[in-house]
Amino acid sequence: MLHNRPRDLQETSEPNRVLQAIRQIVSEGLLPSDGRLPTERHLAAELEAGRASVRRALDTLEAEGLIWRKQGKGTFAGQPPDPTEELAAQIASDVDPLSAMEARLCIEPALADLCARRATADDVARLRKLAERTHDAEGSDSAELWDGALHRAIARIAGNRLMLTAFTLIDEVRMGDDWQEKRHRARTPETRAFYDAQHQKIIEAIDARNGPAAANAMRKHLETLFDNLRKSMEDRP
Amino acid sequence: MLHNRPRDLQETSEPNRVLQAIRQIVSEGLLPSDGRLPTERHLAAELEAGRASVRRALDTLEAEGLIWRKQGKGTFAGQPPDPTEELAAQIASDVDPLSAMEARLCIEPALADLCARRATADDVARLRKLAERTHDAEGSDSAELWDGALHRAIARIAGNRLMLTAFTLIDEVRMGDDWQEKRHRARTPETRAFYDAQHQKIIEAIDARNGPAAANAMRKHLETLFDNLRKSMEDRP
DNA sequence: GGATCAAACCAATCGTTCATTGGTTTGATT
DNA sequence: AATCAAACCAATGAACGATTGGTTTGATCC
Repeated sequence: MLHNRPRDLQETSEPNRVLQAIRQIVSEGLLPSDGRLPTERHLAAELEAGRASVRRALDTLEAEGLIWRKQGKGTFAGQPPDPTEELAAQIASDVDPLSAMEARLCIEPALADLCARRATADDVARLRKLAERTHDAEGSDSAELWDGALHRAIARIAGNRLMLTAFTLIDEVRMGDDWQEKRHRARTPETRAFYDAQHQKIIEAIDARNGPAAANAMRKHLETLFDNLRKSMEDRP
Repeated sequence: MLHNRPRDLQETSEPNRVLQAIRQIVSEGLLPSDGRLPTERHLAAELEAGRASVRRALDTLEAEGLIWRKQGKGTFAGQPPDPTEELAAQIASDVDPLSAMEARLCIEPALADLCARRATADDVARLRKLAERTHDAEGSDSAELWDGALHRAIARIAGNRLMLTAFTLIDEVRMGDDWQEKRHRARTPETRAFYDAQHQKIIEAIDARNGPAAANAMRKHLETLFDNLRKSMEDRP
């Protein structure tokens, strides 16, 4: 119990002690993959504090934007999920890979165009870093993730909320279903080198603030992806 | 049972008899407020037919777009609901008219392209009718509505669920906010004649199955809208 | 008196279970 | 060949209980 603890350990107030403890849990990577924190009751028992104290500490962390809470669900690290994801999950079931690719082919060149017109020097530097990570990635899985991050960054830099939502929609559908494995097969060492070169061209066009060129480079890149996906589906449908 | 029915009442085949009966149920207002039809098993018993016959009739009605079905849920009159509206309402607040217009300029030409590649003769006929209605509309309000219907029809004919969702998102945002009045001002008798001519060009390109031309015509049309909107905002911001 | 805690209750959510419903196959009947 | 009846599959929804954050109350300890 708190009251039995020696005086010299009680310099800092009770809420601060709990707050720092939880802050440490959040900042360190001690959480499950979904970012879920222990329940308030569990934290209280663990930290030998009352639930009210734990809640006050969580209030602070929530105000700082480090966690978010939802009644009946739990407490999670990071920011609350975007409502776009729910919509994506709902329509993901009746969208096939080819039509998702078709939609990308419509939207992403336009995003690259906008991106070229609005990117700052910092933005371009960030894109270069992401392309580098995609290039250096060890496994095919890892390359896939960095590639996704690159495309997402371009969409974000484009700076149009509606277009970003549309992109997120497609991206969520693309990530969360059963044809991951097909794309996986479509990514061989040769294609990866090809993709890297195409990424370079896209970023160069963006760096030159040449919107149409960026759109074209993106379109070619996606067409390559499209072709490879189709081939791998024909091989083993 | 069917087999006990007198010969002279059996002129029409069994599936047609069931189809007409169900069609009547749907077209009359005999359904609950949610548009739910009786279950297939119930209909089969009611119409003294087998479930397979009922299903064939429902297949026809579904192909005609009069009903939609969902496994585990039921059969309903009309078109399947679109969950996009909620998301649109959520993000509508932080989207300004110009960026919505920008998003249209990215997406709708692509939709026109797809539409040109997939439209049937019936589709084109429907588009012509809508353009005519837009032309003949009396008030500026009415013209606005028919114009929206035309653009929506093109998006639907394009036949890509994700792109349709993206379009619906923009459309909902466009409809449901405070700058309706600005667009209203931007629609004068002169501009209306201009818009009609542009609609014609779009539909002609679609009818000729010329995707790029349709995309171009749509892009020009939207740029005109864009310019007029900008002007009317400069006049009275 | 202020701070803390324990307990109890409310409300939202999730997992489970079970009935319902469309989707599909099979074999019998006419 | 067409139709039907039956059985099964898969997805959905309603109902229930357990869990979790949100809130209140009264006791306890400085």
